[in-house]
Amino acid sequence: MFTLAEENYLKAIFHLENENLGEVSTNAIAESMETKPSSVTDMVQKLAEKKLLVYKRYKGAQLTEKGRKVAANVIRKHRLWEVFLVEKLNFHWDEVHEIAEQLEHIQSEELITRLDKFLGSPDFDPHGDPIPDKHGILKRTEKKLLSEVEKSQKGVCVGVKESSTEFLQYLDKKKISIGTKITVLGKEFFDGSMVIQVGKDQFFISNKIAENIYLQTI
Amino acid sequence: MFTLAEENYLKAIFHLENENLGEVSTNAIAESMETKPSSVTDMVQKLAEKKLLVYKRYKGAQLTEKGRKVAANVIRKHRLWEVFLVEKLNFHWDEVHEIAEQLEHIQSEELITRLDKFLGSPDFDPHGDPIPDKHGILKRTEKKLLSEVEKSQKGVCVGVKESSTEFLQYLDKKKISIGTKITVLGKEFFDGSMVIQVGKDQFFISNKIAENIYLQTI
DNA sequence: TTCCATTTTTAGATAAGACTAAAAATAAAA
DNA sequence: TTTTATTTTTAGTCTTATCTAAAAATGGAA
Repeated sequence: MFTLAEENYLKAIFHLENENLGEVSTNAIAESMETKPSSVTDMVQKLAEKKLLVYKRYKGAQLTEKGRKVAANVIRKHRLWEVFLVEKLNFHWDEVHEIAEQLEHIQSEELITRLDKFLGSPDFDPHGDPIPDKHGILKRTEKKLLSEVEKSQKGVCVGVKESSTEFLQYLDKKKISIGTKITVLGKEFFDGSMVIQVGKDQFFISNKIAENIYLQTI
Repeated sequence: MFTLAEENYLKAIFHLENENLGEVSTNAIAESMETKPSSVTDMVQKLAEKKLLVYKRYKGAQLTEKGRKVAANVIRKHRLWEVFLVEKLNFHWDEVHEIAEQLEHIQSEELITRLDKFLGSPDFDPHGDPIPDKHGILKRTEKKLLSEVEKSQKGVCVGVKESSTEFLQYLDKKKISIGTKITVLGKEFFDGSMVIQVGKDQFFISNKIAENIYLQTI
């Protein structure tokens, strides 16, 4: 249906649109794809002809409904394959991106339907990113700091604000990594400290810690 | 490492070499790949430069050790993915070829190592074809007619000689299809009739039946 | 052995997707 | 409002893998 290059462009534009909404500039696409702006212009014009995006000279590109759907489907495939690689083949979550980058282009609706079922229709990939459903709808769960999460809410760790060795080692010790499910059991109004649940462990964290962990609430 | 086109050529030449040994002609490659002889000449010259095969003008191509290894590895990946599709995703064995044709080009040694382990290091694909090992060595188990198999030997059904509806329906009724394991329990010298085991069932078949089933002995 | 049919190769073209270098449009600064 | 800097596009090349048409080599038949 679509070439590998087309799918990669649509995916990149999809991600850029979600970061800073509105039209996506030629340069931004080029940078994110590690390619030259002139190549982007060519491809964007081609995708515009195919009605996958709206393109205005010197103004940028914006995906159409059709384009968004194609992009979301590629992302769906990417993330489902990542789940497969981690859950079934025991890869570590930081080893799977490159392989999923290839697997996401395998063409077969039926394959993805069955893979999804085989994996138990997961909602998130091993990095905590949401998996679009088969209609290309991505549950837009807001990314929040753990410190902003209310008592008895839960979420998946999707990133960290600070990335010093000390902090990452602390997270390691507490078995928190990207994709880890965290539940807020209690929250102290006075200093913002909280008690959280990670796996079977429950423990206390300071507000300073909570301010450096991004959660995607479920 | 190698392009998709290169891998497909190597694979096709590998299969042709195994059918009728010796050099493989340009036309034969073109026919098996549904492409034009002139395209084959181009690619074969390119592969010869890369030392993947030996090519003599007007005489044909022959894989080098290196080329054979690459081809066998592509075939290994193809067949392992077929096992995955059938055993894990519950595809029927006749639905998986096209998808495996895509999956066989995914580049990652580690992925295949883990996939192989996940599947229990199978020796045969769902069609009964042997899976080359990680060194590219293909167990050359001779294809025989069931009628030539001796008592207490076993094999996997890899094809049929006759393909009339009646015969195929008979096989269906007896739960024999490509990939089915068959053990010869007894053999009558006088008329060549035998008693065989298929799954948990044991039954009698005439020599006429046995002469129309191909087995790959294990 | 010469001729003819078949096979194979060469030459030249095309399409996709990338690049470089130069031109054009837009945005920012004086 | 000019001028300058930045961004974007155009024009022209390159590579990979195809193709068609024509030329060359091979092998069998007369």
